[in-house]
Amino acid sequence: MEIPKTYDPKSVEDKWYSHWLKNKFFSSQPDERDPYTIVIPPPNVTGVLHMGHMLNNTIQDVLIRKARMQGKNACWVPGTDHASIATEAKVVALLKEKGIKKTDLSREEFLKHAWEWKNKYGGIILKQLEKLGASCDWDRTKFTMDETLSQAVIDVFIDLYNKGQIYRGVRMVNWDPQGLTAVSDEEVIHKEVNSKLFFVKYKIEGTEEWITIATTRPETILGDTAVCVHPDDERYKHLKGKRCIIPIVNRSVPIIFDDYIDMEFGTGALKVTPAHDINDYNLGLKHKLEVIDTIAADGKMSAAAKFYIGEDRFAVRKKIAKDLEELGQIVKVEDIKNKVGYSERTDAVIEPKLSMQWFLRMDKISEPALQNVLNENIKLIPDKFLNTYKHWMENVHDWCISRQLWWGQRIPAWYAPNGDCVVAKTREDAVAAFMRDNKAISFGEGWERQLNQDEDVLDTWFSSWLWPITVFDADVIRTKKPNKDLQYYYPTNDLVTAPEILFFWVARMIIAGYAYMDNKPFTNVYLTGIVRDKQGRKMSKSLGNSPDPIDLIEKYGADGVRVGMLLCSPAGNDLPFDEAYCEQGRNFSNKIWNAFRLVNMWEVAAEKQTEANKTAANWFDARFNEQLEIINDLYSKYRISEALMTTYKLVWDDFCAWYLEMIKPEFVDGKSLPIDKQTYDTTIIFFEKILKLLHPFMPFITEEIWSLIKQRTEKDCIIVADWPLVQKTDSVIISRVELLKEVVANIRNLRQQKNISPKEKLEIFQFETENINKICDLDPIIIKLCNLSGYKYTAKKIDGAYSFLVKTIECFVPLQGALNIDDEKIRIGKEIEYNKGFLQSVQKKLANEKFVQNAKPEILALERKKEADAQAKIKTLEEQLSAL
RNA sequence: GGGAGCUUAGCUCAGCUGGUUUAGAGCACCUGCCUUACAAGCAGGGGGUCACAGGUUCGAACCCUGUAGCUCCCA
Repeated sequence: MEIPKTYDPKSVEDKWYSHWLKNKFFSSQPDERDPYTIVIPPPNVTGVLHMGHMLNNTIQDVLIRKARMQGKNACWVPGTDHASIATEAKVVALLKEKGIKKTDLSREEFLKHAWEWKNKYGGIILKQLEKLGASCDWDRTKFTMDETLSQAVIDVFIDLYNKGQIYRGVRMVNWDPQGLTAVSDEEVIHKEVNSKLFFVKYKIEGTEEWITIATTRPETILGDTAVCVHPDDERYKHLKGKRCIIPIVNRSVPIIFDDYIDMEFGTGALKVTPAHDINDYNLGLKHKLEVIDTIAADGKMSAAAKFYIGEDRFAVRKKIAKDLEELGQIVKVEDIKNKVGYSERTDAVIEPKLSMQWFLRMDKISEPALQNVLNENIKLIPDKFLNTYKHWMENVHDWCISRQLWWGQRIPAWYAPNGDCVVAKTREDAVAAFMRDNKAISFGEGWERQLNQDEDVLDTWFSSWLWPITVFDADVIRTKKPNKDLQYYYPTNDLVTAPEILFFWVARMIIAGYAYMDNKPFTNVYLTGIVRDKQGRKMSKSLGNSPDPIDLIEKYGADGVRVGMLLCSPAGNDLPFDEAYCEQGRNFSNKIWNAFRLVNMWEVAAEKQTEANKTAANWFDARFNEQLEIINDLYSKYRISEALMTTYKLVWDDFCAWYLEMIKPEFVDGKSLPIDKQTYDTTIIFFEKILKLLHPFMPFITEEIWSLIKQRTEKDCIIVADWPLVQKTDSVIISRVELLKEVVANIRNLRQQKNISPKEKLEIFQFETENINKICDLDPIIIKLCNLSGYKYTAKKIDGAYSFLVKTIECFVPLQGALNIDDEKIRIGKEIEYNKGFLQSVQKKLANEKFVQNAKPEILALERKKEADAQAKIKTLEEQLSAL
């Protein structure tokens, strides 16, 4: 069978993915083995795969595949979340294109459209994960709005309400005027922007005096109900008890005094708008100020503003500035930079707004979530995130959990005609609750039918915080009895996610875990970096700076892209993505492929194994085990990209460049000689072992070669093969081969320098000193790798030959043409210079009495050895120099 | 405004308890090779005042202080 010269991923990937599925290799059921569990951070149903998902899911797949090979019962649960705001916005936009307005639809009609949309497009992202090779247990796929999961969310709401941890109240919330909903503090992104600071003068009532305030938001002037200054501010002390006139609306408001004011900022006088600024709101509470809500839900001026009604807040900002200018009340305008909050989901400027919302008290419920991260029951990787986590948890605010949307779990609160409220799962339960409390007496005839359920839904994170629990058992909230799956898989092992959602999601899952399972939801949280473009910008659809991952897979193969992602992704560091990494991944695939082609074409003969091949095999065996131990250790520290690089070098350098070259049969008369069976069999075993180490990173190519390298049964697949165990080996061989490599490098270097063709045979002599340092069984390998006619030993130094030193080994290569004496003198001179410099630094240390007194004995011994070695080396080099 | 972190080769990063040659890797770069597995390759090579300034120490990329620049989090 002709095997193509370059590896072709396309012909391989789908074939093996379906083979794995068909053989149920991804599926997991509780059994007697140790579980190894990951729940996927559910991507948003509206999403298509982006580079962040690629990175995140590649890491999860690496971890799960390795655990599977290590004999764990590996279970990776996939699914999606319903993303209230994003999905609703998407559906609204889609309906708009069809000429349908959301406001013309009933809740039920709208939800029908939303579900249609979800059923049509919601699975795209999961299909894309298959292309990446993700070995999820697809039979367990969940959606946060699945009936059972939704029930659990409602159960949790009712439970927390009954425990007094959920309350309803009017608060200043972050209002998204585009999404038309409140969002939580965590969903507000503060960005620094260029703004104008307007200095506006207000007239002091009953005088000819003015007071000048500074504001970046003149449109809120219409809602001003006070002006505030610092009690110690000499400039304003005389204004105590005075009032001033708000321009345009001509309202008289008090001048109040509070040490909250920063005297340095602006004029030291602050306009107070309790309805539209959180700090002003608090001031308003303290000083019992009137609250005038001048901005409506859609960001336009409300009737209460009296002016500019129905016009957008930003248009009004310009307009009012102009009008104030005309009134002569603008003193000056300065450019400043300030921070403005934007909605995470819609990017609209957040409007602080007073509204009735549901909140979860966070103080008590979050305690175990802090403790168990601090005491490392749950580990954050890398641990630099601990500080941030701690800071957030110690300053946690109550969580606004209601959203003014339809897509999501509807809040199970019911209102009687008089506004009384009960929380209950169904209308019947609500009726019963009202009856029980004897509240219903005053309601009048037919009140049962007039009960209204709360119009709002719950924050999406209020459902995904239960994810590690409800994907296994959604009933446990109600039954309090974990089913078999939950008992077996919970707590899960690793969570792989982005630091951006450490608070949104990770912290809240931990809270829910302790609240409902009395146990952590996972043990390790691996926080990946953010994928950025070369200019350091976050990759995003709106910027259009993100490559389509599916195109990348087409171009470089899934294995190539996986390797590319991991090469540049140390934990917690952002990764400036560059396609060149994927290219490197693809090249690596090809390297492995060609190593296979080489081994595959060998003819095997029943002849005896040569000593050289035996030595080569011993060496690789030792080297493999040494590196395996390192790789295992790196995995245990979640240093995935380093584990990959170590594997990469083991395969490319040690296996391909050294081992295969050592044992490769020679070509004679245009034909490869056969290889002895012993060496061949050992090589196949080595190849299988390196394929195993590669499999978590490169599942497809390894499965393909695994199937080709040997006759296999249907179920004999690398995906379920055993991870190699570290074996004890003779490690002395490793350092001996390191010497060999240096000798080889010197000879190759000589060829390069002297322009000697690799085909021309050379002869090499090693100088025999009293403490002879023969390489002996390595000689034939050197002969082969360097195309020598012989590797001999000499008792006498050879004059006029090219010479080099490896540690204390001195070698001579007699050359046909005369050596260029001057060149050699320069070369050796440079080497002497370097070694003398080195010797000097060592001797400086040794001459220092304090060093000799204080340094540990082994370090002292080492320095002495360095000194002796360097002296010996210099001596040899000087002899060479004088011999020329 | 408060807090955390980062700064090592052109790029991305290692460098663990201060001592393992005068700081390493991968990629990129330069030179020579289409050598019967691989040009998506082989062989060789160049490249760093470890951000800066002080300090501690026999000894500092590593510990301390300060400065600058960058990033993130919180308000």
